[in-house]
Amino acid sequence: MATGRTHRPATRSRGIPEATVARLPLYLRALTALSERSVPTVSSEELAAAAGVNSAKLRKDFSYLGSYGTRGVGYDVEYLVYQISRELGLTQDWPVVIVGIGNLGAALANYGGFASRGFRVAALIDADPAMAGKPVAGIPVQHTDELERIIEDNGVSIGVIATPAGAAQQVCDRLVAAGVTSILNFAPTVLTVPDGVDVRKVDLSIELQILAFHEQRKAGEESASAAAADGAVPAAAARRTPPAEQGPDGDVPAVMPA
Amino acid sequence: MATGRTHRPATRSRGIPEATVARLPLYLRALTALSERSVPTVSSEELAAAAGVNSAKLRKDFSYLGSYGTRGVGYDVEYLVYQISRELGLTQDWPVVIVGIGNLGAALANYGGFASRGFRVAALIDADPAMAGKPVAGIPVQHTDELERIIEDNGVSIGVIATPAGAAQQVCDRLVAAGVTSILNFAPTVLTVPDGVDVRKVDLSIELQILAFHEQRKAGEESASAAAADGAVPAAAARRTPPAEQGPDGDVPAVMPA
DNA sequence: TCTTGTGAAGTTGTTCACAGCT
DNA sequence: AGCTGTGAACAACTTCACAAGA
Repeated sequence: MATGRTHRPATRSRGIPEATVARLPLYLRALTALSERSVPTVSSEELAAAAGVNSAKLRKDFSYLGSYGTRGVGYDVEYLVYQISRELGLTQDWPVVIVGIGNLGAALANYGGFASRGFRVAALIDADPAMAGKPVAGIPVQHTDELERIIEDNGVSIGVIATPAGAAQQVCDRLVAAGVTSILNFAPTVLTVPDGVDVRKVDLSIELQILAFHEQRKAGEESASAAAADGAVPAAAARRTPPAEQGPDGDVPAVMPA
Repeated sequence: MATGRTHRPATRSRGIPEATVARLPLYLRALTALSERSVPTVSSEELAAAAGVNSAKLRKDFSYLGSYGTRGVGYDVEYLVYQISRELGLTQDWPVVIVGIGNLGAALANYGGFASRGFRVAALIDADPAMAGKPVAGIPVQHTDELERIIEDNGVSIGVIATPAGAAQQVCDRLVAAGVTSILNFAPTVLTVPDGVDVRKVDLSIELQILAFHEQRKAGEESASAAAADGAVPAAAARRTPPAEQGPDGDVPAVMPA
Protein backbone atom coordinates (compact mmCIF):
# COMPACT_ATOMS: atom_id res chain seq x y z
CA MET A 1 0.00 0.00 0.00
CA ALA A 2 2.98 2.24 0.32
CA THR A 3 4.38 3.89 -2.73
CA GLY A 4 4.57 1.22 -5.36
CA ARG A 5 5.85 3.86 -7.69
CA THR A 6 8.31 1.92 -9.81
CA HIS A 7 6.37 1.37 -13.01
CA ARG A 8 8.00 2.71 -16.08
CA PRO A 9 6.33 1.54 -19.26
CA ALA A 10 9.34 2.48 -21.27
CA THR A 11 8.02 5.24 -23.44
CA ARG A 12 8.73 8.78 -22.42
CA SER A 13 5.86 10.35 -20.69
CA ARG A 14 4.38 7.64 -18.53
CA GLY A 15 3.67 9.24 -15.21
CA ILE A 16 2.08 12.63 -15.63
CA PRO A 17 2.21 14.37 -12.25
CA GLU A 18 -1.11 14.49 -10.44
CA ALA A 19 -0.93 18.24 -10.18
CA THR A 20 -0.66 18.41 -13.94
CA VAL A 21 -3.56 16.03 -14.49
CA ALA A 22 -5.69 18.21 -12.26
CA ARG A 23 -4.99 21.20 -14.48
CA LEU A 24 -5.58 19.57 -17.84
CA PRO A 25 -9.36 20.01 -17.63
CA LEU A 26 -8.75 23.69 -17.01
CA TYR A 27 -6.63 24.04 -20.10
CA LEU A 28 -9.14 22.03 -22.05
CA ARG A 29 -11.93 24.37 -21.10
CA ALA A 30 -9.94 27.42 -22.12
CA LEU A 31 -8.93 25.78 -25.39
CA THR A 32 -12.49 24.79 -26.16
CA ALA A 33 -13.55 28.39 -25.77
CA LEU A 34 -10.80 29.48 -28.15
CA SER A 35 -11.78 26.76 -30.57
CA GLU A 36 -15.36 28.01 -30.62
CA ARG A 37 -14.08 31.44 -31.53
CA SER A 38 -12.05 29.80 -34.31
CA VAL A 39 -8.75 30.97 -32.90
CA PRO A 40 -6.14 28.86 -34.68
CA THR A 41 -3.12 29.16 -32.39
CA VAL A 42 -2.39 30.40 -28.90
CA SER A 43 0.78 31.18 -26.97
CA SER A 44 1.54 29.73 -23.56
CA GLU A 45 1.16 33.23 -22.17
CA GLU A 46 -2.34 33.75 -23.54
CA LEU A 47 -3.58 30.31 -22.70
CA ALA A 48 -2.15 30.49 -19.21
CA ALA A 49 -3.98 33.75 -18.61
CA ALA A 50 -7.24 32.22 -19.78
CA ALA A 51 -6.77 29.23 -17.51
CA GLY A 52 -5.66 31.27 -14.53
CA VAL A 53 -2.17 29.81 -14.15
CA ASN A 54 1.27 31.08 -15.03
CA SER A 55 2.87 30.32 -18.33
CA ALA A 56 5.92 28.46 -17.05
CA LYS A 57 3.68 26.01 -15.27
CA LEU A 58 1.57 25.55 -18.35
CA ARG A 59 4.56 24.86 -20.55
CA LYS A 60 5.94 22.40 -18.03
CA ASP A 61 2.57 20.69 -17.87
CA PHE A 62 2.37 20.37 -21.62
CA SER A 63 5.92 19.07 -21.76
CA TYR A 64 4.73 15.95 -19.95
CA LEU A 65 2.30 15.27 -22.75
CA GLY A 66 4.85 15.73 -25.51
CA SER A 67 6.11 18.52 -27.70
CA TYR A 68 2.90 19.78 -29.16
CA GLY A 69 3.87 23.40 -29.63
CA THR A 70 5.83 25.28 -32.27
CA ARG A 71 8.66 27.51 -31.12
CA GLY A 72 8.19 31.07 -32.11
CA VAL A 73 4.51 30.46 -32.80
CA GLY A 74 2.60 28.76 -30.03
CA TYR A 75 0.16 25.87 -29.83
CA ASP A 76 -2.34 24.74 -32.42
CA VAL A 77 -5.68 24.99 -30.65
CA GLU A 78 -7.50 22.13 -32.34
CA TYR A 79 -4.58 19.79 -32.05
CA LEU A 80 -4.13 20.51 -28.36
CA VAL A 81 -7.83 20.04 -27.69
CA TYR A 82 -7.59 16.62 -29.20
CA GLN A 83 -4.39 15.64 -27.42
CA ILE A 84 -5.63 16.69 -24.02
CA SER A 85 -8.99 15.06 -24.57
CA ARG A 86 -7.28 11.86 -25.47
CA GLU A 87 -4.93 12.04 -22.52
CA LEU A 88 -7.86 12.52 -20.18
CA GLY A 89 -9.75 9.66 -21.75
CA LEU A 90 -12.53 11.87 -23.04
CA THR A 91 -12.50 10.43 -26.53
CA GLN A 92 -14.46 7.54 -25.14
CA ASP A 93 -17.86 7.29 -23.57
CA TRP A 94 -18.12 7.16 -19.77
CA PRO A 95 -21.45 6.01 -18.45
CA VAL A 96 -22.00 7.37 -14.94
CA VAL A 97 -24.56 6.58 -12.29
CA ILE A 98 -25.73 9.04 -9.69
CA VAL A 99 -26.88 7.55 -6.40
CA GLY A 100 -29.02 9.67 -4.11
CA ILE A 101 -31.47 11.87 -5.97
CA GLY A 102 -32.17 14.52 -3.39
CA ASN A 103 -31.64 18.19 -3.99
CA LEU A 104 -28.01 17.74 -4.88
CA GLY A 105 -28.42 14.58 -6.93
CA ALA A 106 -31.10 16.28 -8.98
CA ALA A 107 -28.87 19.29 -9.47
CA LEU A 108 -26.08 17.05 -10.70
CA ALA A 109 -28.42 15.18 -13.03
CA ASN A 110 -29.46 18.50 -14.51
CA TYR A 111 -25.93 19.80 -14.77
CA GLY A 112 -25.21 20.38 -18.43
CA GLY A 113 -21.44 20.24 -18.32
CA PHE A 114 -21.95 16.63 -17.46
CA ALA A 115 -22.83 15.42 -20.91
CA SER A 116 -20.59 17.90 -22.65
CA ARG A 117 -17.49 15.75 -22.39
CA GLY A 118 -17.73 12.04 -22.76
CA PHE A 119 -19.84 11.62 -19.64
CA ARG A 120 -23.31 10.22 -19.92
CA VAL A 121 -25.75 9.80 -17.07
CA ALA A 122 -26.61 6.13 -17.45
CA ALA A 123 -28.93 5.99 -14.48
CA LEU A 124 -30.27 7.74 -11.42
CA ILE A 125 -30.67 5.63 -8.31
CA ASP A 126 -32.46 6.38 -5.07
CA ALA A 127 -33.44 4.40 -2.00
CA ASP A 128 -36.87 5.98 -1.73
CA PRO A 129 -39.46 3.74 -3.40
CA ALA A 130 -41.67 6.78 -3.90
CA MET A 131 -39.07 8.24 -6.25
CA ALA A 132 -38.94 5.19 -8.47
CA GLY A 133 -40.14 5.91 -11.98
CA LYS A 134 -40.22 9.66 -11.51
CA PRO A 135 -38.17 11.38 -14.17
CA VAL A 136 -35.42 13.76 -13.13
CA ALA A 137 -33.69 15.64 -15.91
CA GLY A 138 -35.60 13.37 -18.26
CA ILE A 139 -34.22 10.20 -16.73
CA PRO A 140 -36.44 7.92 -14.64
CA VAL A 141 -35.16 7.28 -11.13
CA GLN A 142 -34.59 3.62 -10.31
CA HIS A 143 -34.62 1.92 -6.96
CA THR A 144 -31.46 0.93 -5.12
CA ASP A 145 -32.40 -2.73 -5.53
CA GLU A 146 -31.49 -2.38 -9.18
CA LEU A 147 -28.04 -0.98 -8.48
CA GLU A 148 -25.97 -4.05 -9.26
CA ARG A 149 -27.90 -4.86 -12.41
CA ILE A 150 -27.62 -1.29 -13.70
CA ILE A 151 -23.86 -1.21 -13.16
CA GLU A 152 -23.42 -4.49 -14.98
CA ASP A 153 -25.79 -3.82 -17.84
CA ASN A 154 -24.28 -0.46 -18.61
CA GLY A 155 -20.64 -1.25 -17.94
CA VAL A 156 -20.49 1.64 -15.48
CA SER A 157 -17.10 2.30 -13.93
CA ILE A 158 -17.72 5.77 -12.47
CA GLY A 159 -20.23 6.38 -9.70
CA VAL A 160 -21.37 9.61 -8.07
CA ILE A 161 -22.56 9.43 -4.47
CA ALA A 162 -24.96 12.17 -3.43
CA THR A 163 -26.66 10.39 -0.57
CA PRO A 164 -26.78 11.45 3.07
CA ALA A 165 -23.58 10.75 4.93
CA GLY A 166 -25.02 7.78 6.76
CA ALA A 167 -25.71 5.85 3.60
CA ALA A 168 -22.56 6.70 1.69
CA GLN A 169 -20.24 3.90 2.79
CA GLN A 170 -22.83 1.26 2.19
CA VAL A 171 -23.64 2.60 -1.27
CA CYS A 172 -19.93 2.82 -1.95
CA ASP A 173 -19.40 -0.81 -0.99
CA ARG A 174 -22.16 -1.93 -3.31
CA LEU A 175 -20.89 0.17 -6.19
CA VAL A 176 -17.40 -1.23 -5.77
CA ALA A 177 -18.62 -4.80 -5.43
CA ALA A 178 -20.59 -4.34 -8.64
CA GLY A 179 -17.52 -3.18 -10.54
CA VAL A 180 -17.25 0.58 -10.12
CA THR A 181 -13.62 1.68 -9.77
CA SER A 182 -13.94 5.48 -9.59
CA ILE A 183 -16.15 7.34 -7.18
CA LEU A 184 -17.01 10.98 -6.82
CA ASN A 185 -18.27 11.49 -3.28
CA PHE A 186 -20.46 14.43 -2.30
CA ALA A 187 -21.39 12.98 1.07
CA PRO A 188 -19.50 14.44 4.01
CA THR A 189 -17.83 11.18 5.02
CA VAL A 190 -14.52 9.48 4.53
CA LEU A 191 -15.07 6.49 2.30
CA THR A 192 -13.02 3.35 2.68
CA VAL A 193 -12.34 1.50 -0.53
CA PRO A 194 -10.04 -1.30 -1.66
CA ASP A 195 -6.83 -0.65 -3.56
CA GLY A 196 -7.35 0.16 -7.17
CA VAL A 197 -10.46 2.25 -6.54
CA ASP A 198 -10.17 6.03 -6.78
CA VAL A 199 -12.23 8.30 -4.63
CA ARG A 200 -12.48 12.03 -5.10
CA LYS A 201 -14.54 14.09 -2.78
CA VAL A 202 -16.34 17.38 -2.99
CA ASP A 203 -17.36 18.91 0.28
CA LEU A 204 -19.03 22.26 0.52
CA SER A 205 -18.59 22.51 4.23
CA ILE A 206 -14.85 21.94 4.03
CA GLU A 207 -14.45 24.60 1.37
CA LEU A 208 -16.34 27.10 3.48
CA GLN A 209 -14.23 26.30 6.51
CA ILE A 210 -11.06 26.91 4.56
CA LEU A 211 -12.42 30.25 3.39
CA ALA A 212 -13.35 31.11 6.96
CA PHE A 213 -9.82 30.40 8.08
CA HIS A 214 -8.39 32.90 5.62
CA GLU A 215 -11.17 35.35 6.26
CA GLN A 216 -10.36 35.31 9.96
CA ARG A 217 -6.72 35.95 9.20
CA LYS A 218 -7.59 38.97 7.11
CA ALA A 219 -9.58 40.39 9.97
CA GLY A 220 -7.07 39.98 12.77
CA GLU A 221 -3.99 41.08 10.93
CA GLU A 222 -2.39 43.18 13.62
CA SER A 223 -4.56 42.45 16.64
CA ALA A 224 -2.09 40.24 18.46
CA SER A 225 -3.33 36.84 19.47
CA ALA A 226 -3.06 37.79 23.10
CA ALA A 227 -5.87 35.74 24.62
CA ALA A 228 -4.89 32.74 22.61
CA ALA A 229 -4.33 29.28 23.95
CA ASP A 230 -6.60 29.64 26.93
CA GLY A 231 -10.00 28.14 27.26
CA ALA A 232 -11.71 31.49 27.13
CA VAL A 233 -14.01 31.93 24.18
CA PRO A 234 -13.26 35.34 22.74
CA ALA A 235 -16.33 37.45 22.29
CA ALA A 236 -17.17 37.80 18.64
CA ALA A 237 -14.35 39.69 16.99
CA ALA A 238 -14.71 42.32 14.34
CA ARG A 239 -15.97 40.69 11.21
CA ARG A 240 -15.26 43.03 8.36
CA THR A 241 -12.02 44.81 7.73
CA PRO A 242 -10.27 46.36 4.79
CA PRO A 243 -8.64 43.64 2.68
CA ALA A 244 -5.21 42.57 3.86
CA GLU A 245 -2.16 43.05 1.73
CA GLN A 246 -2.22 39.76 -0.05
CA GLY A 247 -4.34 36.72 -0.46
CA PRO A 248 -2.62 33.41 -0.05
CA ASP A 249 -1.20 31.77 -3.10
CA GLY A 250 -1.00 28.16 -4.07
CA ASP A 251 -3.49 25.41 -4.52
CA VAL A 252 -4.85 23.07 -1.97
CA PRO A 253 -6.28 19.61 -2.05
CA ALA A 254 -9.93 19.02 -1.52
CA VAL A 255 -9.62 15.50 -2.59
CA MET A 256 -8.72 12.08 -1.39
CA PRO A 257 -7.73 9.34 -3.81
CA ALA A 258 -7.40 5.87 -2.41
CA MET B 1 11.67 24.60 12.72
CA ALA B 2 10.29 28.10 12.39
CA THR B 3 8.03 28.21 15.39
CA GLY B 4 9.95 28.82 18.57
CA ARG B 5 7.93 26.61 20.86
CA THR B 6 9.13 27.02 24.38
CA HIS B 7 6.42 27.63 26.91
CA ARG B 8 3.84 29.97 25.59
CA PRO B 9 2.05 29.09 22.38
CA ALA B 10 1.66 32.85 22.12
CA THR B 11 2.42 33.72 18.55
CA ARG B 12 1.78 30.16 17.54
CA SER B 13 0.40 30.03 14.13
CA ARG B 14 2.20 32.42 11.85
CA GLY B 15 1.88 30.40 8.72
CA ILE B 16 0.03 27.13 9.01
CA PRO B 17 0.71 25.30 5.73
CA GLU B 18 -2.19 25.42 3.31
CA ALA B 19 -2.20 21.65 3.06
CA THR B 20 -2.68 21.49 6.80
CA VAL B 21 -5.48 24.06 6.80
CA ALA B 22 -7.28 22.01 4.18
CA ARG B 23 -7.21 18.99 6.45
CA LEU B 24 -8.34 20.68 9.65
CA PRO B 25 -12.02 20.46 8.71
CA LEU B 26 -11.54 16.74 8.18
CA TYR B 27 -10.08 16.28 11.62
CA LEU B 28 -12.78 18.43 13.08
CA ARG B 29 -15.48 16.27 11.57
CA ALA B 30 -13.91 13.11 12.94
CA LEU B 31 -13.47 14.70 16.35
CA THR B 32 -17.03 15.91 16.44
CA ALA B 33 -18.22 12.38 15.82
CA LEU B 34 -16.06 11.13 18.69
CA SER B 35 -17.31 13.93 20.88
CA GLU B 36 -20.89 12.89 20.23
CA ARG B 37 -20.04 9.40 21.35
CA SER B 38 -18.49 10.92 24.47
CA VAL B 39 -15.05 9.54 23.71
CA PRO B 40 -12.71 11.48 26.00
CA THR B 41 -9.32 10.98 24.30
CA VAL B 42 -8.03 9.69 21.02
CA SER B 43 -4.61 8.71 19.71
CA SER B 44 -3.13 10.08 16.52
CA GLU B 45 -3.43 6.62 15.04
CA GLU B 46 -7.14 6.31 15.73
CA LEU B 47 -8.00 9.82 14.69
CA ALA B 48 -5.94 9.54 11.55
CA ALA B 49 -7.80 6.40 10.56
CA ALA B 50 -11.12 8.15 11.11
CA ALA B 51 -10.03 11.09 9.00
CA GLY B 52 -8.49 9.00 6.26
CA VAL B 53 -4.91 10.22 6.58
CA ASN B 54 -1.81 8.72 8.12
CA SER B 55 -0.85 9.38 11.68
CA ALA B 56 2.51 11.04 11.03
CA LYS B 57 0.81 13.63 8.86
CA LEU B 58 -1.82 14.25 11.47
CA ARG B 59 0.73 14.74 14.23
CA LYS B 60 2.71 17.10 12.06
CA ASP B 61 -0.44 19.03 11.25
CA PHE B 62 -1.33 19.36 14.91
CA SER B 63 2.19 20.42 15.75
CA TYR B 64 1.56 23.61 13.75
CA LEU B 65 -1.32 24.46 16.06
CA GLY B 66 0.60 23.85 19.26
CA SER B 67 1.28 20.98 21.61
CA TYR B 68 -2.22 19.92 22.42
CA GLY B 69 -1.57 16.23 23.00
CA THR B 70 -0.28 14.22 25.93
CA ARG B 71 2.53 11.76 25.29
CA GLY B 72 1.62 8.22 26.09
CA VAL B 73 -2.06 9.14 26.11
CA GLY B 74 -3.27 10.99 23.05
CA TYR B 75 -5.42 14.05 22.46
CA ASP B 76 -8.31 15.33 24.53
CA VAL B 77 -11.25 15.29 22.14
CA GLU B 78 -13.18 18.27 23.48
CA TYR B 79 -10.11 20.43 23.78
CA LEU B 80 -9.01 19.67 20.25
CA VAL B 81 -12.48 20.35 18.88
CA TYR B 82 -12.32 23.77 20.43
CA GLN B 83 -8.79 24.54 19.32
CA ILE B 84 -9.42 23.55 15.73
CA SER B 85 -12.74 25.38 15.63
CA ARG B 86 -11.04 28.48 16.87
CA GLU B 87 -8.19 28.15 14.44
CA LEU B 88 -10.63 27.83 11.57
CA GLY B 89 -12.62 30.80 12.76
CA LEU B 90 -15.72 28.77 13.45
CA THR B 91 -16.27 30.23 16.88
CA GLN B 92 -17.75 33.24 15.18
CA ASP B 93 -20.75 33.68 12.94
CA TRP B 94 -20.25 33.81 9.18
CA PRO B 95 -23.19 35.16 7.23
CA VAL B 96 -23.12 33.80 3.68
CA VAL B 97 -25.05 34.72 0.57
CA ILE B 98 -25.82 32.30 -2.23
CA VAL B 99 -26.22 33.84 -5.67
CA GLY B 100 -27.98 31.85 -8.34
CA ILE B 101 -30.87 29.80 -7.02
CA GLY B 102 -31.20 27.16 -9.70
CA ASN B 103 -30.99 23.48 -9.00
CA LEU B 104 -27.60 23.75 -7.45
CA GLY B 105 -28.22 26.92 -5.50
CA ALA B 106 -31.36 25.39 -4.02
CA ALA B 107 -29.43 22.26 -3.11
CA LEU B 108 -26.82 24.37 -1.36
CA ALA B 109 -29.46 26.36 0.48
CA ASN B 110 -30.96 23.13 1.73
CA TYR B 111 -27.64 21.63 2.68
CA GLY B 112 -27.72 21.00 6.40
CA GLY B 113 -23.99 20.95 7.04
CA PHE B 114 -24.13 24.59 6.14
CA ALA B 115 -25.56 25.86 9.35
CA SER B 116 -23.89 23.26 11.49
CA ARG B 117 -20.64 25.19 11.83
CA GLY B 118 -20.74 28.92 12.15
CA PHE B 119 -22.17 29.46 8.70
CA ARG B 120 -25.55 31.06 8.28
CA VAL B 121 -27.34 31.60 5.01
CA ALA B 122 -28.05 35.30 5.23
CA ALA B 123 -29.72 35.59 1.86
CA LEU B 124 -30.52 33.88 -1.42
CA ILE B 125 -30.19 35.99 -4.53
CA ASP B 126 -31.33 35.33 -8.08
CA ALA B 127 -31.56 37.37 -11.26
CA ASP B 128 -34.96 35.98 -12.20
CA PRO B 129 -37.70 38.37 -11.03
CA ALA B 130 -40.13 35.46 -11.02
CA MET B 131 -38.13 33.88 -8.23
CA ALA B 132 -38.27 36.94 -6.00
CA GLY B 133 -40.17 36.30 -2.81
CA LYS B 134 -40.40 32.56 -3.29
CA PRO B 135 -39.02 30.73 -0.31
CA VAL B 136 -36.26 28.18 -0.80
CA ALA B 137 -35.22 26.24 2.26
CA GLY B 138 -37.41 28.63 4.19
CA ILE B 139 -35.58 31.72 3.01
CA PRO B 140 -37.20 34.10 0.54
CA VAL B 141 -35.23 34.65 -2.66
CA GLN B 142 -34.28 38.25 -3.32
CA HIS B 143 -33.56 39.94 -6.60
CA THR B 144 -30.04 40.73 -7.78
CA ASP B 145 -30.83 44.42 -7.54
CA GLU B 146 -30.69 44.04 -3.78
CA LEU B 147 -27.25 42.43 -3.79
CA GLU B 148 -25.21 45.39 -2.58
CA ARG B 149 -27.68 46.33 0.10
CA ILE B 150 -27.87 42.76 1.40
CA ILE B 151 -24.09 42.46 1.64
CA GLU B 152 -23.82 45.70 3.55
CA ASP B 153 -26.75 45.19 5.85
CA ASN B 154 -25.61 41.76 6.90
CA GLY B 155 -21.88 42.31 6.94
CA VAL B 156 -21.40 39.43 4.54
CA SER B 157 -17.83 38.55 3.69
CA ILE B 158 -18.35 35.14 2.11
CA GLY B 159 -20.29 34.67 -1.12
CA VAL B 160 -21.26 31.50 -2.96
CA ILE B 161 -21.71 31.71 -6.72
CA ALA B 162 -24.00 29.11 -8.24
CA THR B 163 -25.01 30.98 -11.36
CA PRO B 164 -24.46 29.91 -14.97
CA ALA B 165 -20.90 30.40 -16.16
CA GLY B 166 -21.79 33.44 -18.21
CA ALA B 167 -22.98 35.44 -15.23
CA ALA B 168 -20.34 34.39 -12.73
CA GLN B 169 -17.69 37.04 -13.35
CA GLN B 170 -20.18 39.86 -13.24
CA VAL B 171 -21.73 38.58 -10.03
CA CYS B 172 -18.25 38.13 -8.62
CA ASP B 173 -17.33 41.73 -9.44
CA ARG B 174 -20.43 43.03 -7.70
CA LEU B 175 -19.87 40.86 -4.64
CA VAL B 176 -16.30 42.06 -4.36
CA ALA B 177 -17.22 45.69 -4.90
CA ALA B 178 -19.81 45.36 -2.14
CA GLY B 179 -17.24 44.04 0.31
CA VAL B 180 -17.12 40.26 -0.07
CA THR B 181 -13.56 38.95 0.31
CA SER B 182 -14.06 35.19 0.04
CA ILE B 183 -15.84 33.44 -2.78
CA LEU B 184 -16.83 29.85 -3.34
CA ASN B 185 -17.39 29.39 -7.04
CA PHE B 186 -19.49 26.57 -8.48
CA ALA B 187 -19.66 28.07 -11.96
CA PRO B 188 -17.29 26.49 -14.47
CA THR B 189 -15.27 29.64 -15.11
CA VAL B 190 -12.03 31.14 -13.97
CA LEU B 191 -12.84 34.17 -11.86
CA THR B 192 -10.61 37.20 -11.81
CA VAL B 193 -10.47 39.00 -8.50
CA PRO B 194 -8.30 41.69 -6.93
CA ASP B 195 -5.58 40.88 -4.43
CA GLY B 196 -6.85 40.11 -0.98
CA VAL B 197 -9.86 38.20 -2.23
CA ASP B 198 -9.85 34.40 -1.98
CA VAL B 199 -11.56 32.23 -4.51
CA ARG B 200 -12.12 28.54 -4.15
CA LYS B 201 -13.78 26.58 -6.84
CA VAL B 202 -15.78 23.41 -7.01
CA ASP B 203 -16.19 21.92 -10.43
CA LEU B 204 -17.95 18.64 -11.00
CA SER B 205 -16.78 18.38 -14.56
CA ILE B 206 -13.14 18.71 -13.60
CA GLU B 207 -13.43 16.05 -10.93
CA LEU B 208 -15.00 13.65 -13.37
CA GLN B 209 -12.29 14.30 -15.92
CA ILE B 210 -9.61 13.52 -13.38
CA LEU B 211 -11.36 10.29 -12.52
CA ALA B 212 -11.63 9.45 -16.21
CA PHE B 213 -7.91 9.94 -16.60
CA HIS B 214 -7.13 7.38 -13.92
CA GLU B 215 -9.87 5.09 -15.11
CA GLN B 216 -8.35 5.06 -18.57
CA ARG B 217 -4.98 4.22 -17.09
CA LYS B 218 -6.42 1.27 -15.21
CA ALA B 219 -7.88 -0.09 -18.41
CA GLY B 220 -4.80 0.11 -20.59
CA GLU B 221 -2.24 -1.08 -18.11
CA GLU B 222 -0.26 -3.40 -20.36
CA SER B 223 -1.57 -2.46 -23.77
CA ALA B 224 1.47 -0.49 -24.86
CA SER B 225 0.92 3.07 -25.96
CA ALA B 226 1.83 2.02 -29.47
CA ALA B 227 -0.55 4.07 -31.57
CA ALA B 228 -0.01 7.04 -29.36
CA ALA B 229 1.02 10.46 -30.50
CA ASP B 230 -0.49 10.08 -33.92
CA GLY B 231 -3.68 11.68 -35.07
CA ALA B 232 -5.49 8.40 -35.31
CA VAL B 233 -8.47 8.15 -33.01
CA PRO B 234 -8.32 4.74 -31.40
CA ALA B 235 -11.57 2.83 -31.68
CA ALA B 236 -13.22 2.66 -28.28
CA ALA B 237 -10.98 0.59 -26.06
CA ALA B 238 -12.11 -1.94 -23.55
CA ARG B 239 -13.83 -0.15 -20.77
CA ARG B 240 -13.92 -2.48 -17.85
CA THR B 241 -10.97 -4.40 -16.56
CA PRO B 242 -9.93 -5.95 -13.30
CA PRO B 243 -8.50 -3.31 -10.97
CA ALA B 244 -4.83 -2.52 -11.48
CA GLU B 245 -2.30 -3.25 -8.77
CA GLN B 246 -2.31 0.16 -7.28
CA GLY B 247 -4.41 3.23 -7.24
CA PRO B 248 -2.54 6.50 -7.49
CA ASP B 249 -1.41 8.05 -4.30
CA GLY B 250 -1.33 11.65 -3.22
CA ASP B 251 -3.80 14.48 -3.19
CA VAL B 252 -4.59 16.92 -5.87
CA PRO B 253 -5.85 20.46 -5.98
CA ALA B 254 -9.36 21.16 -7.06
CA VAL B 255 -9.12 24.68 -6.02
CA MET B 256 -7.79 28.03 -6.99
CA PRO B 257 -7.19 30.72 -4.42
CA ALA B 258 -6.36 34.14 -5.74
C1' DT C 1 5.40 1.29 28.41
C1' DC C 2 3.08 4.11 25.12
C1' DT C 3 2.34 8.05 22.17
C1' DT C 4 3.49 12.66 21.00
C1' DG C 5 6.35 16.08 18.73
C1' DT C 6 9.84 16.97 15.46
C1' DG C 7 14.47 17.12 13.06
C1' DA C 8 15.98 15.07 8.91
C1' DA C 9 15.34 12.71 4.65
C1' DG C 10 12.63 12.00 0.79
C1' DT C 11 9.12 13.30 -2.63
C1' DT C 12 6.39 16.25 -5.37
C1' DG C 13 5.39 20.56 -7.30
C1' DT C 14 6.73 25.41 -8.90
C1' DT C 15 9.54 28.90 -10.78
C1' DC C 16 13.58 30.57 -13.06
C1' DA C 17 16.16 31.45 -16.88
C1' DC C 18 17.99 30.28 -21.10
C1' DA C 19 19.27 27.05 -24.90
C1' DG C 20 17.27 25.62 -29.02
C1' DC C 21 14.17 25.80 -32.77
C1' DT C 22 11.05 28.19 -36.14
C1' DA D 1 12.85 38.03 -33.16
C1' DG D 2 9.83 35.21 -30.58
C1' DC D 3 8.19 31.32 -28.09
C1' DT D 4 8.68 26.67 -26.66
C1' DG D 5 10.83 23.05 -23.92
C1' DT D 6 13.56 21.93 -20.02
C1' DG D 7 17.56 21.46 -16.68
C1' DA D 8 18.40 23.29 -12.37
C1' DA D 9 17.26 25.86 -8.26
C1' DC D 10 13.81 26.46 -5.13
C1' DA D 11 9.74 25.69 -2.27
C1' DA D 12 6.11 22.92 -0.30
C1' DC D 13 4.61 18.81 1.46
C1' DT D 14 5.05 14.02 3.24
C1' DT D 15 7.14 10.34 5.53
C1' DC D 16 10.59 8.38 8.49
C1' DA D 17 12.36 7.34 12.72
C1' DC D 18 13.39 8.32 17.22
C1' DA D 19 14.18 11.30 21.39
C1' DA D 20 11.39 13.26 24.95
C1' DG D 21 8.02 12.99 28.18
C1' DA D 22 3.72 11.30 30.46
